[in-house]
Amino acid sequence: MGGRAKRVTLRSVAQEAGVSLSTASLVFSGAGAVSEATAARVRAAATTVGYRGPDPVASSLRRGRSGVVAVVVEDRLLTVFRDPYAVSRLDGLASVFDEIPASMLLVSQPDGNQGAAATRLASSAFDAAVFFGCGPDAGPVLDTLRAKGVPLVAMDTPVVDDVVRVGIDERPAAAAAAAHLAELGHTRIAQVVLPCDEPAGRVRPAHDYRAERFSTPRDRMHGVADVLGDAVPTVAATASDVDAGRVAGAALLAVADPPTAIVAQSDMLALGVVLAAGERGLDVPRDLSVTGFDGITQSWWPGRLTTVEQPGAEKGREAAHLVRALLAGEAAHDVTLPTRLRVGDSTAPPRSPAPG
Amino acid sequence: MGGRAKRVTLRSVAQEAGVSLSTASLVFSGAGAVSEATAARVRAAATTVGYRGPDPVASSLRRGRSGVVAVVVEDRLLTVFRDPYAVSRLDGLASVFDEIPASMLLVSQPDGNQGAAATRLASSAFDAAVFFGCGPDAGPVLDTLRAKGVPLVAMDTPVVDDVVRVGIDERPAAAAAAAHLAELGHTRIAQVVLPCDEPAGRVRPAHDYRAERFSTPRDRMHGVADVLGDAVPTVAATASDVDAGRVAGAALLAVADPPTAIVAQSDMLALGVVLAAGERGLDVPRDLSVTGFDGITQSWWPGRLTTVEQPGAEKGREAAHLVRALLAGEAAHDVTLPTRLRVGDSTAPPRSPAPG
DNA sequence: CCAGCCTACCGAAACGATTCGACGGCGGTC
DNA sequence: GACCGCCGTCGAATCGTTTCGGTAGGCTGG
Repeated sequence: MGGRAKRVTLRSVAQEAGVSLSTASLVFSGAGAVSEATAARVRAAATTVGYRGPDPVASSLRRGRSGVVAVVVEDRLLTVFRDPYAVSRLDGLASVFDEIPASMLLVSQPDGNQGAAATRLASSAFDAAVFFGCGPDAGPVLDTLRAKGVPLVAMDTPVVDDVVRVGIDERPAAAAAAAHLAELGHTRIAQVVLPCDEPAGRVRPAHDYRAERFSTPRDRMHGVADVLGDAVPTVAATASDVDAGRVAGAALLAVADPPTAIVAQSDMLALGVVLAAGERGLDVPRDLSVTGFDGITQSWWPGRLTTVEQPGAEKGREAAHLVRALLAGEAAHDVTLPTRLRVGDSTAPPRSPAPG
Repeated sequence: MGGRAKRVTLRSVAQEAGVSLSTASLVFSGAGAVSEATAARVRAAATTVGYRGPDPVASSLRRGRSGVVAVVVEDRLLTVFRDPYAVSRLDGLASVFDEIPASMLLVSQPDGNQGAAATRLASSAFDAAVFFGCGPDAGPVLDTLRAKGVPLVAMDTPVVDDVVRVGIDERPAAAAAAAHLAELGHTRIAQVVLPCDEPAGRVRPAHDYRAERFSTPRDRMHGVADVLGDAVPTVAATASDVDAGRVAGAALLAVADPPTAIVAQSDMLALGVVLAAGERGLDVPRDLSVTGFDGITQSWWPGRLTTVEQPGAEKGREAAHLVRALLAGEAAHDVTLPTRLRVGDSTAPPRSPAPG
């Protein structure tokens, strides 16, 4: 301890064991024929001289593979992982990485600081990258990843040329939620959309929203517009969490002629809307119907949210499978996963204006 | 595209620019005197030949640093990140890593499979490691990390020789929560403890619990015992989330002479207990007082939990500072952060047995 | 006008492993 | 008994960069 001892290298082991460097290497890498006797001698020598195993860096340099896959998320971890849906995608990824096997380099972009993330990516070693995100201005990061020349997999992002992508059909999925409300008889419907490059908190008609670089909120808005028209009162959230949903819901419910139903673009937002309703003394679903998106399981709201289920963990696993295929040099094609409207306890027909 | 082109190396750039390899390197690493004219020529040559920048692997090999810090969590990501407190610690880490600068290699241990995690760690390149966890059987992982010979920082783990640690004084912190309930006049108090190597779901007196390898639940139980004795009815949770808390709370409330107060070892568990109370028609805090631990902010329970606040993000930041110090070759010492009992709306004096 | 210094650049030696081709010895086959 | 092939081992080249020590040349100061 103390003085930084020179690293014990494979050469010392070979010397100690009285074999050549290459033979010693064979013992550790497992590739190649080595007699059991020699192997044992080498292993013994390794413990004698205190060898810590092949240096991963040197090994990577020679093999041309680092065994690392970069996973790039679009915000700071605190924000990203507040939504259990994001966590489930990550968990799905991780579960397949274990098999590949690959390690996960987690890169976040706090404050949308893509520059810093891009710099770190440029100087990190990895064999492939997965990037998440409903569509941030991924420019710098994407450029860096492209420059690396490694296989790329995108998840829930805008379509990008020559990047394999896993996602869902956002538009019809969102339309299904809107259609469900319309069928129940609702006519005054509003919506809460995921964070995008639109000012949050203000209620404006949907057609005022561009959300150019944010395909997920945009496509889902289009889905809603397909059913309900593009004048739906809409508010953008600041994050995909309960609190942001509550704020957005409060804004929507504070207008003169409040909606009888609200479409939220994530379950976390929807749950926030449910809270906002409660704060105004409204009961869900009696006074207000709410739909979510994602299909997370949560335990504190006594009911089950009516929501558009999408398989989060499976999305992660699919993305990881794409990574594996690309690393193996196989062709990989976009994957579109199915979604399903799950009707729960948060939607009902609107209350009749007058009884009788 | 298609055929795997040979990597463009710094040598080609140097050749193209008509300078030596070493000069070209100087241009990219920034260290050393290069005239602006030459530098420009080299950069131009780089774009001409399509150089993608210095290979991080080769660079790491030569420099002896990879710029990566491994972060080892004790379970699968889905489980770990369900508790916002864990996420805040990770976020704290990440925020300082950005400054170091370092990238984060996230290593999970699904199903407590330390073997797989250890293997992956052994073959991954990193300069230091941080490991979390209330005290899993970290044996294999810890051995691997030790064998690597890199600086280690532990967070909320049992004390380990020669590993720098950041944590809190668990025992008095837990005692404070128990004392608060005692002062309010509660006598029938039960507790929910974090997952450990004890069978979950069964109610037994605290002195039946050993939790040998899990220091956090153990130390907190001791803290409670310091105030209330060691016969407190206790149940272990299966995870630190709302659902596990609800199950545990239900078990504690189902006994013949149910408690009037419950100490939970995390806020997520406490919130689950609140739900369990609601399901039995009990009001918190009128019929049941509940204390948590951590001090997370959540928005769906209308009140504020009485809890022991501990600074999660700061813990992460402190750990990262230790990493930075160790990487710089400086000495680093254990850090113990302060905690504070925050009295909220989930505790009150017990209801008088008979009114009047 | 010369000694000496600083700047800009270069050559070569690492960093620590993997892997390809070659080589000697051994057993099996005709 | 000669030949063929295989198994175990070795030498040497290589992965792509950084960095140390040295050298040429221009500039300054005496």
